[in-house]
Amino acid sequence: LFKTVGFRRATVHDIAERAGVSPATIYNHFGSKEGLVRDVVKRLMLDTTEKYWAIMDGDRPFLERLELIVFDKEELSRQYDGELVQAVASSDPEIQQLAEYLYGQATERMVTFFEEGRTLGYVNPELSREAVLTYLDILRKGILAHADLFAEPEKNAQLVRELSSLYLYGLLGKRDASP
Amino acid sequence: LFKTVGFRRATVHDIAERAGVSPATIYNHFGSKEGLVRDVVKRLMLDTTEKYWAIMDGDRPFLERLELIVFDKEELSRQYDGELVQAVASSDPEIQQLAEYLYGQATERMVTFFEEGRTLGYVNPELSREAVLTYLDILRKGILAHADLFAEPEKNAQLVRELSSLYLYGLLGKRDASP
Amino acid sequence: LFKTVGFRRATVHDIAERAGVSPATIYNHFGSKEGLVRDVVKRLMLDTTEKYWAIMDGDRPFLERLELIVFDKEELSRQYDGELVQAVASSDPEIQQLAEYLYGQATERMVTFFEEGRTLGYVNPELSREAVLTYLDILRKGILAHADLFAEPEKNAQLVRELSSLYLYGLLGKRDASP
Amino acid sequence: LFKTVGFRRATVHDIAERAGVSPATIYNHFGSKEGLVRDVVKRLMLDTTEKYWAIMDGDRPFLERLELIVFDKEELSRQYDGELVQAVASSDPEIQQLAEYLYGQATERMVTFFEEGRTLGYVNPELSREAVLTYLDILRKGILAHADLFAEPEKNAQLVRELSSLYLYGLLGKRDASP
DNA sequence: AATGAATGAGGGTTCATTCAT
DNA sequence: GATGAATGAACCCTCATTCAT
Repeated sequence: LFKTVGFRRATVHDIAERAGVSPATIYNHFGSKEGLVRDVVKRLMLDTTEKYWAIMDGDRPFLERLELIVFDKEELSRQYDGELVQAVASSDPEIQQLAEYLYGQATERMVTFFEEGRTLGYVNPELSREAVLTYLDILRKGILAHADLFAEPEKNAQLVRELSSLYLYGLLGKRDASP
Repeated sequence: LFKTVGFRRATVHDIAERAGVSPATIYNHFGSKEGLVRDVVKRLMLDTTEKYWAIMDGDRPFLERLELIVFDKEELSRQYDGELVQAVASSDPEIQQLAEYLYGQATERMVTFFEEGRTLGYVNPELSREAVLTYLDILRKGILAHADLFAEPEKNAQLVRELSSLYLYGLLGKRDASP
Repeated sequence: LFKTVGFRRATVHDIAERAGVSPATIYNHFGSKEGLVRDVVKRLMLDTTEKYWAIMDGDRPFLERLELIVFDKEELSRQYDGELVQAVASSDPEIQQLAEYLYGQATERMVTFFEEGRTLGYVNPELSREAVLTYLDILRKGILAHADLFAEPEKNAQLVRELSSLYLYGLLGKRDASP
Repeated sequence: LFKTVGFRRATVHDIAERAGVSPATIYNHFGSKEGLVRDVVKRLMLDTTEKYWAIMDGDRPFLERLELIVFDKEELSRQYDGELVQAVASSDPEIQQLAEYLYGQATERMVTFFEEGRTLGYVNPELSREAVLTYLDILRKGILAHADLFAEPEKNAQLVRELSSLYLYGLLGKRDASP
């Protein structure tokens, strides 16, 4: 429901109906709508973290793993309600703490991930760790806002391939400079 | 107010208070809250279009103009409420039409803009027009979601410089390959 | 407008628009919406009174004049907004006074009218004046509520003829007892 | 409240106050003011139908039953808000259907009722079924608009008696023509 | 532990009315 | 004398939340 209408417009009544319980039950379990949202966001954050962990730890080649992170189809299908996380995170200290903790963990892991890429020649060694991570996040957020592009993958296959090239080589970089 | 709390949470009462008028006056002028939002979105779209036009038509070097578009500080300071435009655009046929028209116009202009860049050697000629435009938009949207980065530019100057490099040369591209 | 939507739903704004003036002008002339309604009701009452006067004073045969009063087509076409007169009359002493005055006048005239009918054998002499007048008014009000019957007169001609017979002879009275 | 001020002026707030609940409760039960009105109208229609059924099926003499229908004191005391039924019926298809169904049922029953009256010599056999039913309805509606007449029955007893005579024998019909 | 019923606070909207110009 | 612009009071309605059962 949060995905469909946003968490602000999802009424406790509707949520309860979908869950097959009464609104009161939600309050017995979560204390308030805010509490429910907090729990959902928590699980969302933990799931996402775990998923990226698994990708980075996986056996696939580096570029493939990188692509899985940048073009995160699952996350796209989730129609990620940025409003949700942002609204909650900005007002709830508990979530903020968790977010900071996970972000720290993720950064650390990402650093070793890109260290690997650097070693393999896939990442320019002049780039600072911070810049690379930020760039990745910018790409991910921007792509999420273009979720429609990936609705019909076969139709946009060529476009997606070019975008992959773009984030690797930029607007200007030479393509033949493969490692 | 739309920037601060989002247009959904901005009550007509609060809007009127800020404007120094009574809520009824808002209705006399805009008919409904939706009407007000529609007008705001319209002006926003027209202003943005005009601004980018001016940048592209300007006298600065190509790369500088490109940077002005990618790191659009004004737009960032506007704390662009994506929710707003999206919500309105998706439900209002009049806005949809305007959006489509402006998008068509913008695309056409952008194409000649990048043609210029290509001639000057700033854009890889193998990239399709569509890919370039999409990439730009992804970057812009992603950067907007990172508006905080540009709150204290002097502090993040180095980071911003690196990001500029990233969108031009990608993660991998050689930096010495200047035209 | 009062006829179309009722005077309660007719807004001063709409009334002014139809009149081609601004709402303020209405207030300059009538002081308030109530004042406007009062004036309209006054004119309505005076017009109606005058019209019935003219009918009763006319040259037609008695029964024909009676029929004109009972099946008052003009009044029907006016889609008489009973709500209006009643609401105003019940709250405005000035209108009440006028109504009482006109009613007194009308009653007096009606009495002589039915005296005429009685002399001609068209009205049972046993009936009290009050009963006859009330009966007439009941019929008129009831017929007004059945305005649709007279929308297509040719279609309901036979029905109307029978109703005429009914108010003259009742459910039971013998038809052959013509004078 | 609908009787007193009409359903349009009866605010949900006032209705709730009279019911000893909060306005929100009204919405939980009826969905909207329109929903409440719809339910009231439905019950009103069903009650009225049932009542007339009971009268027609009763053991009293024909004339007495007829009088009960024409001078329906309960209905009068209800100060029947014609605006209500009409407004709702004209806009709500569900009510329209119910109204049509009940009207059909009622007409059928009324026809046999008057057949009975005809057999007993109380109704002129020359009158068409439609005319009789319409006449009855005209009388009822007209009398409802004269509800005040029956506020103090003892005071107007003589008048009511004469009116009874009038709808049976008309203005002209001979009184001695009892069956 | 679950719920049905109830509610207070607040949101969007309408409209008779005023007043400086 | 006419008006455009503004408004306060009120109306219908929603929703997060509570509480006795």
